[in-house]
Amino acid sequence: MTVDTATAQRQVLEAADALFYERGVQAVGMDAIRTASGVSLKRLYQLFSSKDELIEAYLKHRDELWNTMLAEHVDAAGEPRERILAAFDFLNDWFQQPDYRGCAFINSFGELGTVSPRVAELANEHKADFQRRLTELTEAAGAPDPARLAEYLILLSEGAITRSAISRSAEPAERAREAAGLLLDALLPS
Amino acid sequence: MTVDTATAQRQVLEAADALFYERGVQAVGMDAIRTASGVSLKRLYQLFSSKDELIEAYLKHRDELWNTMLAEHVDAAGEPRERILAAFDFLNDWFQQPDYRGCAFINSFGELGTVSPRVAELANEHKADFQRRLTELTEAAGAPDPARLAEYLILLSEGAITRSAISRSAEPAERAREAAGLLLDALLPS
DNA sequence: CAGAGCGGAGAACGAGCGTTCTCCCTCGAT
DNA sequence: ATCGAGGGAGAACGCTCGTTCTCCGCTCTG
Repeated sequence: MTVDTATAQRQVLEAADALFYERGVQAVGMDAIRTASGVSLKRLYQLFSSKDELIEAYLKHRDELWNTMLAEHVDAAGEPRERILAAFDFLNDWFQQPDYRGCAFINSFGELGTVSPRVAELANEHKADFQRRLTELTEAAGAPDPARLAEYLILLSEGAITRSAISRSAEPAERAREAAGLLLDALLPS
Repeated sequence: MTVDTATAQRQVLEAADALFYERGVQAVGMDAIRTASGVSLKRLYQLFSSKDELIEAYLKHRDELWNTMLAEHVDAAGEPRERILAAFDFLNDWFQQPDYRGCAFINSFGELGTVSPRVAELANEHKADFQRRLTELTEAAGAPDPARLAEYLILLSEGAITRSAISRSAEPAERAREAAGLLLDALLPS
């Protein structure tokens, strides 16, 4: 059964995404992706010319998904302060997923950061993007120093992401939300 | 030139520590450790009967070093509040090191967490130990809810650790310290 | 001095990796 | 009906890995 290029590409990417995220990029062979996606090895290499390219596509895919889900949570909230806290509700939802394994970018960076400048760059861009979005929210909430407050909130988020992965509990999201609330109380004009 | 067992063990562990931390545990082969430590492959396998065992020794070694350095910073401070903030000064010092690459436990967990229960366990213990130490400090400072405050501080620490690694900057330590100060202001009795 | 045992250097082994190649079947155009 | 392009299955290639084995020279005891 042959399918068109776009469909095959999506199948491969979805299989790679699940495997890379679960086991780490180095531990997953191209053959495992081939088996999971049901595509022949020849076709796989037509769609993605190397494993490095597939890793890059995987990270870009994660980035898009993450931004979409974050935006959905934020846009569902109304007041500026609630929009900021919605980011932590998003984390809470994310941590609940049974296959939650931390941040794909942090994990990939830990594996390949020294040896793959591209992965290091993508991780850095992903986090910088998050910082930009948070800064927009703190600006909208009238923070006197939006960038600084956003950085505080990022630290809480990143901490919750790794801590939740290692302790296998979604609780850090709630604690991070509480701490964020305290910081907003201290730094937002009442 | 033959050396006694304890010395050889230390040499191997130091070589493994440097290589594992820099490149990740999976990317480093036993042969690279053998070359770096100057020990024969036969002897290496007498000292550590498998790579898994060496990885475990590496993580335990990192844990000891980390606890020692943290304790030194904390003990150099006087007042309870200063002792808490000293943890963030420790992070700042750590991040300055040119070979800083994030937390060995987070990185190893990202690489092997799904496949090696032992690594997952060691990472979890390491973080739980940090939590215990921080809770002692928040108790001594008279926090009404020491465990909760300690959790907030851990989130800031973990966030600073990963953010500093990815952005290649020590600045997150300073921001984390500032945010910690705000939380202490809000939650410690004046 | 003879012989036994230990350690060093590195070859060897079986497995798995990323990537390419071969073979064969299918299918559409002439 | 015939030819040819393209894709599927998977063998093959060259490499690296973790681990074991072989060989050889050294040293310590009688």
